[in-house]
Amino acid sequence: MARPKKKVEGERAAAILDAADALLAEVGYEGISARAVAERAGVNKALVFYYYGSVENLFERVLERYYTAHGELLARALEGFRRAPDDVPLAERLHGLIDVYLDFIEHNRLYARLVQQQVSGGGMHLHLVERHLRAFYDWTSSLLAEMAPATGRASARQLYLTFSAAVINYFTYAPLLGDDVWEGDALSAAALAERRAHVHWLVDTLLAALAAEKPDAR
Amino acid sequence: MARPKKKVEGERAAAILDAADALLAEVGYEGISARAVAERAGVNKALVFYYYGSVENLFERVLERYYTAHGELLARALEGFRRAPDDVPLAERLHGLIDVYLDFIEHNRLYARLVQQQVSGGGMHLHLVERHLRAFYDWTSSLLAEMAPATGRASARQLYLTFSAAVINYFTYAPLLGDDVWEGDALSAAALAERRAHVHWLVDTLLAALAAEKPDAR
DNA sequence: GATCGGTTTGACCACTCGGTTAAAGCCTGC
DNA sequence: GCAGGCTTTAACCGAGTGGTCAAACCGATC
Repeated sequence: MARPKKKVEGERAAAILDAADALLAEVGYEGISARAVAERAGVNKALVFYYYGSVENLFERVLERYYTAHGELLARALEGFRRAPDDVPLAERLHGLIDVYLDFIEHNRLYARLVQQQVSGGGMHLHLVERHLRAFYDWTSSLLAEMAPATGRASARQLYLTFSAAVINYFTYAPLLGDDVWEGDALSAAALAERRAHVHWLVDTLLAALAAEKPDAR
Repeated sequence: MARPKKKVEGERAAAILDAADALLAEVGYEGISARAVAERAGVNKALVFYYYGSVENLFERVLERYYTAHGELLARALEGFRRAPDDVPLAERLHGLIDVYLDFIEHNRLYARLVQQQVSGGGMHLHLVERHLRAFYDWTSSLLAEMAPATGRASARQLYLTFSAAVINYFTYAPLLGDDVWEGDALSAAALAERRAHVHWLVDTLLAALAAEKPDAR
């Protein structure tokens, strides 16, 4: 159990992971070559393969780090509801989940691009994406199922897609509309606050509509 | 003006463009190499450069073909409203635009992936994407401006993003949720019909909410 | 001091990439 | 037939890729 074996355990490995993350953010999926990552991390190229086996695997580790972080935040939020005095209303729970989602993306700006890239790029790491997307879906739709039917125009599955699209698509599309549309940066604090308010308004409006048409159930 | 110069004018050029399109659909942006395109088109690799100058330019032509097709459909729809008896209600016009959008994506399944790829991939053709996205935004938001304020939680710009996200994101995310969620393929006729109904319901619901809170304007 | 195992290194490999080029093919007008 | 101009071809290029490997390094144990 010799702990202070060398410098710090896995220092180089972590540097490589961080370099890959940073490069991904700057140059995108294309620009993440073993050489570029190694140079960025100040490390020999062979170390990338020594620690991660392949560039693909390295990339997958970066992805997974984001996914597990996101998943843990959501799980913690759900756990909070469960421990609460047992009657947190559905709307409040949904708002909570959405705030967690928005907070996470705002603090990890790369995340939205990374996920969208994988989903739309026909990337080879789709199994990872599928697994996490499915988990998020299960959590959210189990909430929505309390009010929404399983199928039809206002079903839980449709609502889930619309809500998550409303959150994540903003970060990839809004910046492209141009600064004049947002009177400045689409990712400025003011613009982000407006989007957050919009999504919450969206949830409230749709839930109200659901409640109104619930009696006739369709 | 010698027309029947050789076989068919631009036959090879068209074959290359189509091959690039097909490869893009199957393998994604990564898999579109000059060699692969040429082989797919049954053509010498040098011809790719003879006709298109560079692989980048070839890719841009594919993108542009989709964008102009989409743009023309939208423009035609808008033109139709303008010629109509002068009082097509806003909701109906919005539903019309959305149907055009959905029809186009359903008949050009690659389109959604292609656009999302460019937007999120930090691709080098962002200027193309920006130009068209901006045009679509201007058209849609000019309609929405009749009912929605320019800023705030229910502003035209926010609604535009939410509507377009609801349309386009379905095609990239829904298939990942798994066949059991959709009782079959998420892109089957039945599933697509449910999504279409959902989006129209979404529009109606939000417009109704807008109308209800219009008096106090915020 | 010798040894041993995990770590680090630079040199090297086969391969693919986008792109070029000079020559050949081929069709048309004379 | 021949001249001239698009079109098509095979061969080639330099650069960059992911990945390997044997040797060197280096800290800990005996």
